[in-house]
Amino acid sequence: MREKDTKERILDAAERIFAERGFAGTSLRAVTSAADVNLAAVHYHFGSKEALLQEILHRRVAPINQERAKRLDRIEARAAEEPPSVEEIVAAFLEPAVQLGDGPESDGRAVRALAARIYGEPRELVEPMIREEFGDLSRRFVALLGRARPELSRSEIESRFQFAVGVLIFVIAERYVSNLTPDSELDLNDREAIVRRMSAFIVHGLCAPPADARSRGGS
Amino acid sequence: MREKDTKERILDAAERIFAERGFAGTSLRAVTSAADVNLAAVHYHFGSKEALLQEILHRRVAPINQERAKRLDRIEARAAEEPPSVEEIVAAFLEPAVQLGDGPESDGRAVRALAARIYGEPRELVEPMIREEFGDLSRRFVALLGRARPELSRSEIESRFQFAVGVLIFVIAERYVSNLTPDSELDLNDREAIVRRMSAFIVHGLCAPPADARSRGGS
DNA sequence: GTCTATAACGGGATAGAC
DNA sequence: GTCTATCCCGTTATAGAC
Repeated sequence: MREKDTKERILDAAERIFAERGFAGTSLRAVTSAADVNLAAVHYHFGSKEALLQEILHRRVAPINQERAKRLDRIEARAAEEPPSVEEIVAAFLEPAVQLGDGPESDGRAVRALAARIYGEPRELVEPMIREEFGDLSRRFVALLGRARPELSRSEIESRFQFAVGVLIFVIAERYVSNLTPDSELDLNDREAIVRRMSAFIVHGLCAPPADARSRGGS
Repeated sequence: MREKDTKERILDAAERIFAERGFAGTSLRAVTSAADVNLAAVHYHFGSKEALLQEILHRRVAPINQERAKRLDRIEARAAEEPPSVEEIVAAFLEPAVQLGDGPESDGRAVRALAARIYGEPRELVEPMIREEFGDLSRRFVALLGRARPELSRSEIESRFQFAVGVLIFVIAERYVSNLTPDSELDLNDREAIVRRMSAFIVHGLCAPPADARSRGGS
């Protein structure tokens, strides 16, 4: 097995340590010593700590968002004729996401923890990255959900989509609150089960009758 | 208006800065200079940065958990006769939470951001705090939800409760993903609306039919 | 209880040799 | 592309005067 090059070793180590300790809690020195490279290498290859984070995020998120986009293409194509199904939209949102970090060369758990942890970092650091990575897709999801549930205002659709994001992030982060059952039978190892459970919850949440006093048309 | 004492000024300033920058991203110097106290004062009054965080969290979370406990008392008392209502349980969970940080002497937005941010901090830092603050209550919520929805396994009830926590945390954090509508009409200023929306979503999610192949009795 | 001063250490970034 | 060495600044924590 050929040895990985410096840049990749930095990415792998940084991904893991950022996931464990957060952005501010991670020192480049910890990264470079774990990656067994020189401190200066990270500045040579990435320019700054912040740019390193951005590249780590993009490397892992891009593939799953491509898969989401492919599924949305298909759903949108059919949406011209019949309203799309909420189940299918939710599946397009969840299923690629739980595969985040899969692959032989990747510590899936670290990748997922990092992706979720991002949402806890300071706004000015991550808002541009999140917008960059997820902005277009989010708009497409909301548009499709609006077609699937025309009785909901645009604003309420957006809220519910954000709730779904909250569910997914929380699950991905494996930040279960206070381990209720010590040997909780459900961790992310059983992907299918967790997706089934999330999907049931989210689909039914999205299909709830409007919570607002009727203000149709939304926006 | 009498001036606040040193300890309280530290708590207020630290709360705000922890909320903005996270634990590792906050320096005690930033705190003490914002609070206009001496650096050494924080060690005198709290002992360490970590103990300061714990005290900040407890100061704000304790009142809302007392309110939750009171509501659970009432629901549990009636649960001997008839199964409790999911709506009521969810209300007991959500309504006190969105009041987090209310009160004249408190920057509600900062308090809520901090409470949510906690979940992104390193495990070893916050897991004891979360367990301490929320462990007992979580078990009571799950037990009541299990009585309200006996067709669900214990494990599935726990998952769904965690999903509800995810929704709440995400809303409280005001970390909406990629501001879909720039002038999103819904921020936390309209508490009643946000609770109505969360409640509709969560109640319907909790009431979804079992996602697992029937494995009754759970646990 | 509050201050100054300092210990003891770690941070990101960069210049310049190789 | 990779290294060493260093700049320059910030970190928590504590000792000890007042």
